[in-house]
Amino acid sequence: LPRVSRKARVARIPEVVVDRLPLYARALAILQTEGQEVVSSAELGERLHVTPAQIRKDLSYFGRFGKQGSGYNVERLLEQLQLILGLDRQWRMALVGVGKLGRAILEYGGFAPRGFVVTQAFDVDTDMVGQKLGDIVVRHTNELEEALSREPVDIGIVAVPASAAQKVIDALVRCGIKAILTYAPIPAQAPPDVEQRRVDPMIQLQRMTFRLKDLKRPTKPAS
Amino acid sequence: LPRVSRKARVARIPEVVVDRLPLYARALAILQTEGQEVVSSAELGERLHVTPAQIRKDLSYFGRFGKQGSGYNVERLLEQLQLILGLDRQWRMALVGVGKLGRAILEYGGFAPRGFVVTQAFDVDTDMVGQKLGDIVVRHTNELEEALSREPVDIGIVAVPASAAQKVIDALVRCGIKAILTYAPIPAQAPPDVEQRRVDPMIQLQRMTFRLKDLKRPTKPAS
DNA sequence: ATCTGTGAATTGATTCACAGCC
DNA sequence: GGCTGTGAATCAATTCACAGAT
Repeated sequence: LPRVSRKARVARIPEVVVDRLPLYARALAILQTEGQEVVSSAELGERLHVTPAQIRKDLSYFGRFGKQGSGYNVERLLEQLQLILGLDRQWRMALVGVGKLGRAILEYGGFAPRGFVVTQAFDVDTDMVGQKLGDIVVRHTNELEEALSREPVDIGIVAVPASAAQKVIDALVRCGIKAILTYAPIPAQAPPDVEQRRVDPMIQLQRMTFRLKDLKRPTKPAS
Repeated sequence: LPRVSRKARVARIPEVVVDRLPLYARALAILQTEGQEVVSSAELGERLHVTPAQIRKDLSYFGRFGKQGSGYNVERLLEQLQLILGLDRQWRMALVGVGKLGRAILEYGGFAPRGFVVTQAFDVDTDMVGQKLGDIVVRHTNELEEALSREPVDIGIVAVPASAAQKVIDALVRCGIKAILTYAPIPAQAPPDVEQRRVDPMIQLQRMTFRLKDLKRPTKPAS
């Protein structure tokens, strides 16, 4: 008799599916604060602009969380997703680059309550090195490898100018970091087992103007 | 004889293709500053972690920009992509939410040199209203519709708390805005012709922990 | 009556592979 | 010899549609 999960075949899970899971988790968290106990794939989908079938299929890769006739228990599904995503523990992060952007990240209060804690910060600017931001002291970037071997982290955050990003990421890779959140405009070279995710509002803006340009041509009438 | 572009069939362009164009443009801009004049799809692809065939096919939706035997002229291809993406003009943006995040966006120097200019800013905090940030004066959010009808913008930036995002986006939609860059964790309800792009580092982090959790289990040995 | 879970069908995206050109 | 541009082939993702559960 089977001890393992119902899902005997450990189907390879498509990347796009994993991309959507955090979104589902967020929506469920919101529903929970609103006091809703049960949600159907149709309702969840409407909120997220995702088809109900998509949601059901996505979830089916991981188990059977719903109940026919009613839908999904919000609290239970949220718990399951958090488990699947590994959000049931703390993740330590090292921030490299404590310029305006880096400080905004440090001061942003949204990471810690969700289990993502910046435990170390680095910069090359000697004016910043030694300063205390929150409760961590900024160290020089060339101490990064030593510092991380002493006190390892799970994730690196790269908030340095584009020209410096590759070197920083090389150093993080040497420290064995496998996940990097980078604000650099271009992905750096890195081994395939190192996952880089970029945050880049400019790319999003440029993506939107592709459609806008046909939509609202007449800012200046053609000459 | 044809006056129109070589590409007679105006093939529908897949969304994923448009997603990649800004990335190509960025890489080309970098190559240009490095003084490189010609680039092959293979080299570009290596830098961006995209296959050469993919790049060639993506570009082929818009024209024939390369030269057999050598590759693409960096400057020319960059110009073409900027034209395709509508980056050959200025785009005006209204920022809603001038908290820590909003101010970081305003102070961020990266938008303006690329043709994206914040021309108006709004907040509900009466302490912020009236303050001058850079060269724009913060107005109260309930003046948004009047202000935007007087002085329209192309893009809205939403940097308000999640709970306020829907109302703000409703107002932007009423003003005829068709493109919204939002820092809210969940897409808001909006008509299908309004494009919302989200910037959300938390979602990226949660995406990465999905793989990390299997990779580096032993932070705490199991009890 | 309602809504899930899921194979099958469909639609969409990527890669192959090669003709054509430099 | 090297590299583009592109139909054809392959691979992947989404949607359909319905059996089965409550």
